[in-house]
Amino acid sequence: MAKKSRQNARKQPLQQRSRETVAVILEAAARILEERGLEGYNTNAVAERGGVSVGSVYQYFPNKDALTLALIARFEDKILGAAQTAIAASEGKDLKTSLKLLISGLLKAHDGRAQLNRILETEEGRLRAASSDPAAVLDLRKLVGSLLARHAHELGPIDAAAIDDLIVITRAMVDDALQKELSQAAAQRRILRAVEGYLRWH
Amino acid sequence: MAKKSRQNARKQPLQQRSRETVAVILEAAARILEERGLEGYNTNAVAERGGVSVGSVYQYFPNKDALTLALIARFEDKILGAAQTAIAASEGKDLKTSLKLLISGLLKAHDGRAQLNRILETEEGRLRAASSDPAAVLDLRKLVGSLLARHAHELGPIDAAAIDDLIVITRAMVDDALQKELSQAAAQRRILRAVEGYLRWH
Amino acid sequence: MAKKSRQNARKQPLQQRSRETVAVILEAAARILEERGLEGYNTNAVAERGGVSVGSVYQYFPNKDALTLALIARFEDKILGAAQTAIAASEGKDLKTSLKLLISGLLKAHDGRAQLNRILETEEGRLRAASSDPAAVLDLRKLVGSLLARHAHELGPIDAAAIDDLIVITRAMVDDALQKELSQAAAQRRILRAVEGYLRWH
Amino acid sequence: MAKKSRQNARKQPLQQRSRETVAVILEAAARILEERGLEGYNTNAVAERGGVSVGSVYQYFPNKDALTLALIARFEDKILGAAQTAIAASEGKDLKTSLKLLISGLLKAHDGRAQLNRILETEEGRLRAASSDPAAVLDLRKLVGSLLARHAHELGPIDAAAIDDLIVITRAMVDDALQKELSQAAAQRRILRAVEGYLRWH
DNA sequence: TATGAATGAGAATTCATTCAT
DNA sequence: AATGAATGAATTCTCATTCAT
Repeated sequence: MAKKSRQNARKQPLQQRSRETVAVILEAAARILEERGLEGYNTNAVAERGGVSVGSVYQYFPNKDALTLALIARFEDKILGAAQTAIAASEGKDLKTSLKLLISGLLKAHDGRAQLNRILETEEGRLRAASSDPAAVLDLRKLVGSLLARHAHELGPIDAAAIDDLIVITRAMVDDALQKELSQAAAQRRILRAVEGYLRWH
Repeated sequence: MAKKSRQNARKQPLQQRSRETVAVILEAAARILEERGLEGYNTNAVAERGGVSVGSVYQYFPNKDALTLALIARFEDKILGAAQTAIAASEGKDLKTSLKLLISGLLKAHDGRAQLNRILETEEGRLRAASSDPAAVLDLRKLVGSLLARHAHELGPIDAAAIDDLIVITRAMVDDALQKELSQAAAQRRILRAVEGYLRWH
Repeated sequence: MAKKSRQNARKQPLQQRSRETVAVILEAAARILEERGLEGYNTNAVAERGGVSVGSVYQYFPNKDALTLALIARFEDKILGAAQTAIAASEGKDLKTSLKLLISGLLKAHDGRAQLNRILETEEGRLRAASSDPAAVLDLRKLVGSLLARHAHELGPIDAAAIDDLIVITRAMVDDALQKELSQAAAQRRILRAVEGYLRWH
Repeated sequence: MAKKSRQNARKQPLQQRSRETVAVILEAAARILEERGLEGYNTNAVAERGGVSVGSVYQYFPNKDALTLALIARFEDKILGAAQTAIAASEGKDLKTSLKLLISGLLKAHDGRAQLNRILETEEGRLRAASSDPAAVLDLRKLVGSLLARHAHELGPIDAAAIDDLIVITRAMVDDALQKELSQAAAQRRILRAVEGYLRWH
């Protein structure tokens, strides 16, 4: 899974206890962000919610942004993992089936945390500017590329730009579907239509 | 710009001046948001940038959110206007041409303020929650619906959900294109492909 | 009096009220520093002591160091003023009398705020590093140089290094005298001995 | 100075290690203070720099001030040692030579740690207030007194106040010389002039 | 003894908003 | 209406110190 540069970690959690604390903090941060949005998201609230002291937050994250970045990394790992699993599972399947698997995997990976993920995507832009992290989009691109390559005979050549477009479209539609609380089935149908349409049209 | 005709000699100057102040404040807010992002966006900075006092900002906007909301409204008006113009101009044209006109209109309406629009779209979500404003998406839906209705014979029935999807897709791709600083032509081509694909694919 | 570069002032106090607030803040800062030393010196305490809000402190000083720097500037102006007065008054007097005047002027300028001045001198070192202010020592050097020049015939040539030494010696002895709460007379006698000794020895 | 004699064969190895740890901590504290000044000086940093845990620091020093005080004691011992050596070596020499020896000894004792010594002198004031330690100045006074007593015939009676003044002057000039990075020779010449001047002037 | 994770009071700073002028 | 000084709650972050292991 995407190795995240640890430039942002103040201290590697070496011991068992530390690792647990880090997990607790991350989960608390996620919940605060979900429940109160960006405005209600502050380190004191996170600490309190996690049942630890502010000091502990700063023991593992040099500042608030680093905490957010860690949340983003966790989220991206999850998305990437879902994509990877779906693509592995679609080995040998036809294009439509493969896309269905991928879309439903992504939907599930987002599910239950629609609000959170939206916020993280928003923050990503601002935070990537400062950090030098290459971003997980690169990996996602590669994964989608490899999936499509399997069907090159029926799709013709796929350029990098098209893959980017597909990612952008899917991301936006997944977010929208979750926000509108569409059923998995409905969401999948609509996203599939957009993706297939994009791919098969010319 | 246009000299306003002076009937109402008495009050006109005052109201005139008020309107100008509001415009100045809005533009200052827009610039601050563009240049410094959400974190650098605060009423004191807006006032200073606009060359007015904070007090004046609060004279016209009850609070910061109201100011942001006014900015959003201004932005939506612009988008809506562009859509309206494009749709009027595409009267009698074929579908592809009509879509091209619409897309290029939207791209132009966004251009030069990519960063700003991004932020406003993000803030919209948060602010709509509180406010009861029905949002301009409704109007955009209607406009797009009327455009597509003209081509119902070749497209078959278009449901509301599809229109929503098209709006979501276009919005996301326009933002992405501006962020990546794609040329108008390239952006248009890719968005058109997505939109036409969506519409024509079963 | 030494014009201080205003790079550090966040806002020029234009109105009467502002100027008063600035004065109040500076005096509060001075008192806190005197009473509680560097460790008890914090912006909240200063604000409270001055009967203003923390916000007001930051309205006029971009940060705590700037406040301290302003205090240092005020202190240096006082010292410089005392030196200037003493030197003007010693016009035409003999060397011993002139030195007495200068020393007693400096002692008086320090008096009542021994603790404060010591702290400010300490902080000066740290703060000068960051700021680019040329420091008032320069001016003090010039003043002392002009005093000594009047007596060049009996003293022989005075180099810049000697003036620096005299300043260092005097400063240290004044601080020491105040700390030990020596009488003005005793302090003056001892400092005079050191200064005259330095000057007349070889 | 005061070295506690410990014969207790049993515990020796342990005590040996303890003494080493204390030394390591003190040296780490010194380095932090030198490199980062008072603001960068904190127990966690000291522990890390010394390669021990914070817990260990608190094992040997009840609190931060005690650590600083130990550093001050170490510094004073060094100064006192240098003075002692110089005075012993000047046995039978003339006054000027004796003073030269003393001054150069003090300069050497300070050298390389100018910044550190400055800070320690500053902190001394604050910390003496709380602690009841009689301070090493007393010893220094005695040493200097014994040196001068040897030359009573040419100097006349020397009172305690004069000795204090000499110490104050020398201390200030040594600090200044190190800060300005004067050469040993230049520093010595200037300090000698001040000291001799003070002594020989009436 | 040693370790280092955890604590939390405390300090600096910001900024939406008010209100006397 | 406009001004801008003043407010102070809220937020980020630090660091001396403790204590379970």
